[in-house]
Amino acid sequence: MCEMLDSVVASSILEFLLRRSDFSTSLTGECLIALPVSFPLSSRLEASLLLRRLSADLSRRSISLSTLHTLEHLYRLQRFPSLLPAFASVAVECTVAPLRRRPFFSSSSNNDAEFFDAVNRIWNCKVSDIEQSEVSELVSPAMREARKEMEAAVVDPALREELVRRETKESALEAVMVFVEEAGKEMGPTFLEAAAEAVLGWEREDSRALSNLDRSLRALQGKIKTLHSYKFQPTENDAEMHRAPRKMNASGSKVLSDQGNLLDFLLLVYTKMGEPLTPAIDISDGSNKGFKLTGCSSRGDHGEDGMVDAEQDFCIDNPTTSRGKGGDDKNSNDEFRLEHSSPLPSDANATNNNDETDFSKKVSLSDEKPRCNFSDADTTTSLDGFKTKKRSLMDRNATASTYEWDSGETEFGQSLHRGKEMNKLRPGRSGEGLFCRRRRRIWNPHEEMTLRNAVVQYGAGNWKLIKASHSEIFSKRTEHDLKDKWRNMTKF
DNA sequence: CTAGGGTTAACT
DNA sequence: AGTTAACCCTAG
Repeated sequence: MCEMLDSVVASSILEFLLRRSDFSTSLTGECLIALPVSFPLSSRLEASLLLRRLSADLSRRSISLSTLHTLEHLYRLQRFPSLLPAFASVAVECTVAPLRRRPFFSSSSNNDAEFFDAVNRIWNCKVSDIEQSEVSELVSPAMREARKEMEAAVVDPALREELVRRETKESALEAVMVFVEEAGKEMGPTFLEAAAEAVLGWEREDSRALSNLDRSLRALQGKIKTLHSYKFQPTENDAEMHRAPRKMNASGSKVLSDQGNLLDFLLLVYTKMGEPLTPAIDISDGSNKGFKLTGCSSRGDHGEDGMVDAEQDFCIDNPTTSRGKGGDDKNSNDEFRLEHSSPLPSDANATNNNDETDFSKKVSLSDEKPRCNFSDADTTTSLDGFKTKKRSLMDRNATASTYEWDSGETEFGQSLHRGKEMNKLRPGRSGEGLFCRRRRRIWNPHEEMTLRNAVVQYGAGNWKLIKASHSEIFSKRTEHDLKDKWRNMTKF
């Protein structure tokens, strides 16, 4: 009972977070992992996830096949009438986009080939599949019109030229934006908002009431970070650690239960609503609008596809580990504990350059072999002193890049290789430091999982974007590292 | 900025 | 000695 209630409460919170664009996507993703949401997700929560993904596409001004896919899944979950124009618009843009590309050494015939391929995949295969599925109405009259035009463009270069000039991307962005707004309305208020109105008589316009709710939720988000620290504590059993637990442990529950305001409020809601919600909330149709709350379960139906999709976005699958044993792994665990051991990690900028130093003070890394050729005492020697050592014939050439330093210990000297600018760009090196190879850091499961999800969300190749959108988690990784890691993860 | 090839260290 | 993950360099 209590567990079920936890799950319902967690779902309500998540739904609220997802529907509020002012809560960060990454943190909301963390919440999904940390909160005891039971799977399969409710269709409502799943729809909120997909809507959030569309919002992310909009904010990046990105229209891609993933957008189209998201729209289709959403429609399978809920028959939003306002989705149809967006679907058609996005399908057109996905088809026309290859024509606009002007790659370095690509002729227009390459673009044409990609266009033909897109027409085949989207308008031939995809649309046919949809027509034969239970969501055949997704192929609207507008879609049929567009299909004719796309097929005509395959044999008509002039029409292709015209399509390139048409602002299909703008239209698609606009259509998706309209849909996201409409969908928000069609889905009605989130459970928390509705419950607030119903139980406490809060008006949504009552800014004080809502800002209280906001404050509680923001505090909760902070606590969620702490929750993560509990979750990813290394355990004696390595396999145990790699299995991201879906249920929070006792400490986690305590953290949540400390969120008195919000949880008291939610409990009050559930206590008062042992039976279906009062008519003040439209609960008549749980699959579409409002909520159906019987007992403690507000879970609705779910589409299987959609669930898979939602998991891709905020995957909590078992992370695979590239290297599960040996000294390196221990090292990685220790580092991981550092990253999550402080109650509320400060922001990435504040911790980037110094936490490793702090770490070596706080946590004994006894089996970490020092790879720097100088002792600790050497690291405090003057520039001149350093240079003398560097020139030893026994030392390797600086350009061979064989020195590896623990960052934070190289506060001296100048780069013999590339200058400090380059080092500044590299996490885990000090800005003023000598050029040196960074200390080898084994990827921890959390990083791997984040990368996997980010690639699903943003696509492989958008390393800068991925790094930027998970700047805290990847604070010690360069875009390069992300690319290399992905290459390793996808080998064979 | 990214892809892809090269280098190095840490393993088996 | 061989293999591999992590790191580095550089062309486009």
